[in-house]
Amino acid sequence: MNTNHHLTRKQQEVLDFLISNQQQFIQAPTLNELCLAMGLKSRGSLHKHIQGLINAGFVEAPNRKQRGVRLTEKHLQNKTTDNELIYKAATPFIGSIAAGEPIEAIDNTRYMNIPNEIKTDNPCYILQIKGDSMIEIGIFDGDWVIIEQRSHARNGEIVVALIDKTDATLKYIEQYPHETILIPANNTMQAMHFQPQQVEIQGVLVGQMRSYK
Amino acid sequence: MNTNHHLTRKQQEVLDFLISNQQQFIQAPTLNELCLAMGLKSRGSLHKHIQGLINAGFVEAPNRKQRGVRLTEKHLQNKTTDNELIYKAATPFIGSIAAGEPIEAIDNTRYMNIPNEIKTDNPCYILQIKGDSMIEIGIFDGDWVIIEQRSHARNGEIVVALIDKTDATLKYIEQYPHETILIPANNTMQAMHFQPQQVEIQGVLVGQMRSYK
DNA sequence: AATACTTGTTCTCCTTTTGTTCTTGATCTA
DNA sequence: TAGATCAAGAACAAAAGGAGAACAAGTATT
Repeated sequence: MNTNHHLTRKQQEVLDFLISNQQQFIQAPTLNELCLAMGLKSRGSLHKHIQGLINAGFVEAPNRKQRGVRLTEKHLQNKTTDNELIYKAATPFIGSIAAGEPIEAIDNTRYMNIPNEIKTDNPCYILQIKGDSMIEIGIFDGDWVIIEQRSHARNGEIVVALIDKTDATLKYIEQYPHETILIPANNTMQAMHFQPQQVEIQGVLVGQMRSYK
Repeated sequence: MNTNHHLTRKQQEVLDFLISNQQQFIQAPTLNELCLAMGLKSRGSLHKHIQGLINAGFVEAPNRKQRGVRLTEKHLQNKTTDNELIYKAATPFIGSIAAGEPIEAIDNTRYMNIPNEIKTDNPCYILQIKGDSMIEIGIFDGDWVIIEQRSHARNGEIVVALIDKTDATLKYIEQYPHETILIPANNTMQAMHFQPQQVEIQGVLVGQMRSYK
């Protein structure tokens, strides 16, 4: 076991992912599960990186016996720098949402690793925004939003609302006994009024991301 | 390894850059990344300087492997910094930035795990925004921005600019032979004109995040 | 017990990235 | 002038990484 062995970038990334997500996995993840969570398509490719971590002593060698990728004690050394907990929870990227259209689900679900700062401890998912209906609060076309999965919300919260079981949209919500109002953050658009039973809450906005690449 | 080996001016400059910026590099930088961060265009040229540092014993010899430029322990002789070798797969959160104020460094650096979608493959760091100078492109007070570490930018890019070595700000940049203009995205604010040598580029905007918690 | 599926493992083929070397030309210096 | 330093870019071999096929041992299902 070469102590001066340096991990490649991908090996380091896999190791970090394992360390940060060990709480997420009830059992040690299989190669397939890891592929899915990390966005890889080939089990064989991932295996090469795991093999590198085994050689470096960070991962137990399964030897065809036990299933799943298990960290050894050594990974604690790797943690030298960050005494804080880095919880890199993989959050599913569901699809895109536009005013007046149902959520287009992404065919094969991807996962993103987002920081705790822009999510909650409850289950969250990610949508990509199409349209400008929330432009005044800084949510632009193409932005990603992080949604906490919930079926109820308080007045004034920003929610993903499913209207008549067909159209999904991101809006401010106001709920009264006899009507539910969905309010855009764009003064060129109108608030929409519905019967309470027409509107189903699918989650509440907790975070937002944008790429300038 | 010749200890009396004297470094050329450029070699010393590269070494200083590596030492003072090692915390910015999550993983040991490749030659290309170093070129980008230092404003060089030729990997081959940089390689010669790195070779000099390898001969002088300041940098590990990669020996054809692709493992990036790593400092040896010897560089500690060169400078006495409170050093801890920080290599981690997270993006450092440096501090906050406001129009007209220097970057307030966070005392104990935190790290965030951000998705690849809102960063680049080059070294990045995170700042928190104070103020409304970029409000029209959806960057609000309190938002986090992801900055790719670079010292050069193209006209029209959004950069972290250090003015007169004291004030840091996030603005559009326009560079001309005799002046550098920093332009806010807020029509209640004015563009600022400087001598080129007054303005030092510290990075380029590549991503943004916001919490609604 | 027989069958189908999963999982770790190995393999080949492919693309991109990276370290390295060389050549050319510019700039600075003794 | 000659020598050193440096930038830029072309070219190349090796490394890194990814996709997918194939296989054997283990597990699940019938």
